[in-house]
Amino acid sequence: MKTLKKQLTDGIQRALESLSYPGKDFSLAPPNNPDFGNISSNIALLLANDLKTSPLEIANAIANELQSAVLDHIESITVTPPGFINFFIRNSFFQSSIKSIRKAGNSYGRGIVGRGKTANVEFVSANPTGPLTVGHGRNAVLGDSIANILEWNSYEVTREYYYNDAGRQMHILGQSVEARYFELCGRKSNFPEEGYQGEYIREIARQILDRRGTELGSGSHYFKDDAEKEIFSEIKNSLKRLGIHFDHFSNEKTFYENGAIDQFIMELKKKDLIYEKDGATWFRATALGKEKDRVYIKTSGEPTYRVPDTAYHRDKLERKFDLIVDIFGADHADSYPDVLLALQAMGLDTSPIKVLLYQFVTLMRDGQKVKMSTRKANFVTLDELKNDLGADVVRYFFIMRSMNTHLDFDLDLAADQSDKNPVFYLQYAHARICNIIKHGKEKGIKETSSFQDGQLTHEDELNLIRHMVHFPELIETTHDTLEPQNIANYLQELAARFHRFYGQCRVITENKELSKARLGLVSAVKIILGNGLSILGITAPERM
RNA sequence: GCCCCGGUAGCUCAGAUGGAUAGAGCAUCUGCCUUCUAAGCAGAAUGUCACAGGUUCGAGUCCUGUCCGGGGUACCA
Repeated sequence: MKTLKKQLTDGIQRALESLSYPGKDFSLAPPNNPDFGNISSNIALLLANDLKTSPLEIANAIANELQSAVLDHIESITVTPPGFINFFIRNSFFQSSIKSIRKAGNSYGRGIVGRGKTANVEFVSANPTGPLTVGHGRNAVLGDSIANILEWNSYEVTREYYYNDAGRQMHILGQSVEARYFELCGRKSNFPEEGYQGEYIREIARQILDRRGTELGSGSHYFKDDAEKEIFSEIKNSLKRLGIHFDHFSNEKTFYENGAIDQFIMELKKKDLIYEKDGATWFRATALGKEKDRVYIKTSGEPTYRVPDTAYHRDKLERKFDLIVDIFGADHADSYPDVLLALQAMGLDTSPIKVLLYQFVTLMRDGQKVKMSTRKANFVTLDELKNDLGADVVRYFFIMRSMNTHLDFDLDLAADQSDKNPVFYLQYAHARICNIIKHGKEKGIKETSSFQDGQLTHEDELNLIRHMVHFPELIETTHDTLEPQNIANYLQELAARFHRFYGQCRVITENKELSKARLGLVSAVKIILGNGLSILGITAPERM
């Protein structure tokens, strides 16, 4: 399809030249209405103004030029008001694509824009203060799918998790565990005002008690360190259950220890972008066009999160990735620009960094919004969600809609309606195909690469193929948008066309040749479904 | 006040770079399983695409303003 489009683009450009029309950036897209062919172009409409001629006239002139050119796979060219040029593609083009899809197999659709390039996708990045919640789930699934999309475009991808292990949150975590430990020991305890109240804190304290006895003193580093270790290992398990793994972990402590933070603050100081006021250290963002200066080091002596984050992003830039993707919740919307600003002030090129913000997930339970807070232990964990709904459903729910919109996750509904979940619609198509292939085998009709693709002439067959051939372009566009729901939408449409075909056309029949051709067709659909689902991280079952 | 995201069918949401009659699922109604999986298919019904201007041959899509909802605007991350 891509080469065909390229051919048409070139053809139109040549026509423009020979007619001495000016060049224009025109579109070449499939129209909704089949009466307008398989691809149509708006070129004439775009030229009308410049040429002061009616678009229909221009369209006819271009179409005339094209008629005399040699264009492969084009059956006919028409012009329709207000001035579209429509191309009708021969069935043979679509029919023959089946064999190329089958030949490419599980690499059908792979793009090459990222060939030889590296990408870093940072996601989840939850601090190890408690179990992952639903909000982290959206982040995790988005990030993993986006990493997959980049891999499908030939990038070498590093999946990275960054966490703060030196800040206030971790300090409070340690204090919370300590208090619970003292309680268990029957010693006097003092639970911090903003401590983490979850039951998991008690369990960690109990483990520490078992492992290290009752004699730990106040302020022992074990409270924080053991808790961090334990919680982190739980986080990794939760992610694993959703099929998510990481290649690299970074933490803020590193940047304190290796001097990176002192280093960059020094650099900014030299540029007069750091100053002291009210006992705090400030970043002079206003000098760089921002509205407010930002605190870098609090009066307490602790740096704000911006500081290690900036060092961390500098580190990522210095690792020379061609593309750096950050997946952040909407609450970061106001903070990452400061990080970028500081990096630019240091003379770094931040253009490889692409920040993706997703809106919050609102959980609905019993028709009520569930307010969540890790600290108050009032949350639904990702594990609970996964256990109730299964990994496939959880993943699909998080990517089926745009990250720009709030996600209302109705827990009761999701559980009740799990039969009717759209993810099953896709998986069912895949399972159906597997069953057809199996059935064919039993009837002695094997799936083979030699079949007469010209047998595939039914309207529902062609309609299915017409959608199939767009898959490679989809992978490419999704590389630009980085919106996994584009893939989910595409697959829904593919499954719909398959199910319709299934209702209209019987695959295994007495007609051997037709059966073989249709087996070829459905196996190609299976390939695309499988490839698409794997990008979304969802299984493609053989049976349901 | 300022910044970000959203406002599309009764509900939840899709609408690839502006394109030719605005889509799906759920919910409602009508058909279809002695035939490869009915977790499916076919059909019916449902809309001032928040509102008002503007740009354009053409706007759900781009620009401006207004209204509504969510989030941010910390010496919390």
